[in-house]
Amino acid sequence: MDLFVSKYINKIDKKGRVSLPSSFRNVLPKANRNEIILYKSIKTPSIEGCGVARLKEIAKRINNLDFFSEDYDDFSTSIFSEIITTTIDKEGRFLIPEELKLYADIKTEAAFFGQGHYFQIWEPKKGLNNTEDSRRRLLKEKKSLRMMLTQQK
Amino acid sequence: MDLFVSKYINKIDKKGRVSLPSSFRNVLPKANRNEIILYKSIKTPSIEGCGVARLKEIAKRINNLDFFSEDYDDFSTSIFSEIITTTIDKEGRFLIPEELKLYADIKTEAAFFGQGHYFQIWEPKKGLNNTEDSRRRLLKEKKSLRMMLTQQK
DNA sequence: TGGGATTATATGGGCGTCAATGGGTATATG
DNA sequence: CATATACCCATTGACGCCCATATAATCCCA
Repeated sequence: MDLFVSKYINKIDKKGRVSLPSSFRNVLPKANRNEIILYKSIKTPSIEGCGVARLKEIAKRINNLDFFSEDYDDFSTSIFSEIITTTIDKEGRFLIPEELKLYADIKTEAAFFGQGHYFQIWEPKKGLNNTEDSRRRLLKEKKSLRMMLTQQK
Repeated sequence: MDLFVSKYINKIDKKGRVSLPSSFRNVLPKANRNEIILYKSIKTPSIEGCGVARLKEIAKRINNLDFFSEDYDDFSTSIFSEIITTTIDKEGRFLIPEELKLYADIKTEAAFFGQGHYFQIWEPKKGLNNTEDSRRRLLKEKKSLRMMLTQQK
């Protein structure tokens, strides 16, 4: 499977290391399986992460925004200047930069949420609450989650 | 037959393994016959499952949403982080994740219900009751529908 | 067509491997 | 030299892979 799916809660040890879930590691391209990209989520107090390839996709999407809009600057500043690359050790662990940990209020545990082509890292309780809220919003708006899941092409 | 049909009740062994019914296994594409995706049913206390091919469909559909919209985030959170992939061993068995077992109140036995393009996994008694209820609702509807159609003033 | 043989399915259990985690030590970098 | 981080090794528990058995289904041939 070449998508980030499911959720995992892993511990952060004394040295600040945390395991990237095995299934997430397998999504990373074999060439660059020892590094990931991290940045602050724009909309939520969480960290987003992905492999290098995803970065180009984001760049493209931002590029499609109106160049003179305020959004353009805001997005490109918020994203590109904040991106941090991190290396993954042989056991599959990495260090979450202090700044990002503060931003997401992460201390002793990190919750990893698959988001398809990328993933999010949350303080566990906040992450679970966020999932709840998302689902509630979708159901309330009667957006057809079911269709999304079961619809035939 | 490339549809999930009929119902089966299988045992969960000490290790938590349960056989995916043979006829269900045959519905899975030969390429990815060793893994399925599972997620909580939206409307019922049951688990829904299908092959991984569908997941890629979903990913594509979500990716077509406006990248910066709230829906994009809600869908990708509600779907990707809630989906669990699980591998099927050579004997055709798989593990039902603890969280899903709790959600569906499944302990020692799992009832599989074909639903066409996907299937449901129930705690046996609840599953059978659900079938009853469905049938009753359907008959009631039919009856009132017929009345409506044939009733003469 | 009957009966034995072969195959498939559901189920049980042993054991090696891997993932997550912990910690010691070398190395780097300011 | 002090702190941070990469590398190495160890531990534990979960899971995958393999082999075994029972029962059912199918087949095949006399």
